[in-house]
Amino acid sequence: MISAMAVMSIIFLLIKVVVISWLPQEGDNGKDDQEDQLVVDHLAEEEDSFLKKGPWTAEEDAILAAYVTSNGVGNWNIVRKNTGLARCGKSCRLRWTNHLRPDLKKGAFTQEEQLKVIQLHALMGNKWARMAQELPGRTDNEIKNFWNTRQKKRKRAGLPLYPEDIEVLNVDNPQSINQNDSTQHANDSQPGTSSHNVPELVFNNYKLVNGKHPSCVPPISVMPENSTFEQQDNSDKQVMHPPHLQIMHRSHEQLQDSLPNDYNGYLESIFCPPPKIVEGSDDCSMQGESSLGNGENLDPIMNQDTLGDTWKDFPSYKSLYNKYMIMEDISSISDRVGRR
DNA sequence: AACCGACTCAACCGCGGACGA
DNA sequence: ATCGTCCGCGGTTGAGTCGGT
Repeated sequence: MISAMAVMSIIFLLIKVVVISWLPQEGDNGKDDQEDQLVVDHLAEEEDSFLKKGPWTAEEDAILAAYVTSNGVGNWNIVRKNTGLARCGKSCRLRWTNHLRPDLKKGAFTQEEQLKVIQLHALMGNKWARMAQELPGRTDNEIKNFWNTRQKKRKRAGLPLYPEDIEVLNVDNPQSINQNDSTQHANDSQPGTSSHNVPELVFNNYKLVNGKHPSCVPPISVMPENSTFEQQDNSDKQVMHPPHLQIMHRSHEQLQDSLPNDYNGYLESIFCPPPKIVEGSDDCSMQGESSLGNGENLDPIMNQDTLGDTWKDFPSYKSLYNKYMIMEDISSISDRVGRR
């Protein structure tokens, strides 16, 4: 296979040399510029037809990987010339970045990754390459495929693209995010500025616990009247706390600067979400993790939707939970994006 | 077993931005 | 300022696979 390709390369080069030598030299008044251009175009076509398309073979992979490993990335057209690969530079770059890079993760997206993609899409729209920067080991292509598949599924199921109440995220444009049509994204109209339109709140203390599903949301009873969550139906404010309410005390010194004073109240206590909570436990993170499984390949939104009866007596908690789980991670992401 | 539709994923294509001549 | 080249991005396509009938 390799030798065949090498032979083809040599044949092509010979043809090229012959044709170039046939080209009129400077000062040759026998041919005009138009004819010259036709020959050049013909050469380009010849070259294109010589280039291989379609799936990469293991041999091609080996050649490309060896070359990039020793010479580094970049100059993809040079790669083709130096290796004899019958692939255009673009194809080489794509193959390397999407499949041969040593730092690539393989396999299905984890639950955390899926959640992150959803959050990032809510934040920045179809900016797959930017999203890939936030998901180490994942390529823009993978993320794009994941999202398109998810979008199709949810459309068919009649579900919104984003979790309910996600519009709270976009303070400047609160009604624009949760569209079923992904092309109508909140931030698509203002590319480049999207990352700065997300909430200013920074919930650094409430990042995913051990990279797992966020497990805590503030109890309504301590929600400040004028908080972001004020959009809640007022009737919800009188609901009873779930029996598994957990009171936890956490250091929130880092939050003091980024939150309004009236948030201090609810920062004092947070509780774990309803699903499968072991009553009396004081380890919130373990509960969140156990309730959703570890490493299960589930759509986090579908999964939440199917938590079912555990939420039914506490609708406002579910709503808050959805808001909170989106907010806490996006805030950290937007923080980083904003610094770029 | 055969067929068919849904799904996944790798790869291609076209476009636009960056950059140097 | 213009042009050509290279590179990266996002959209799209098509082959292969899977699951249901």
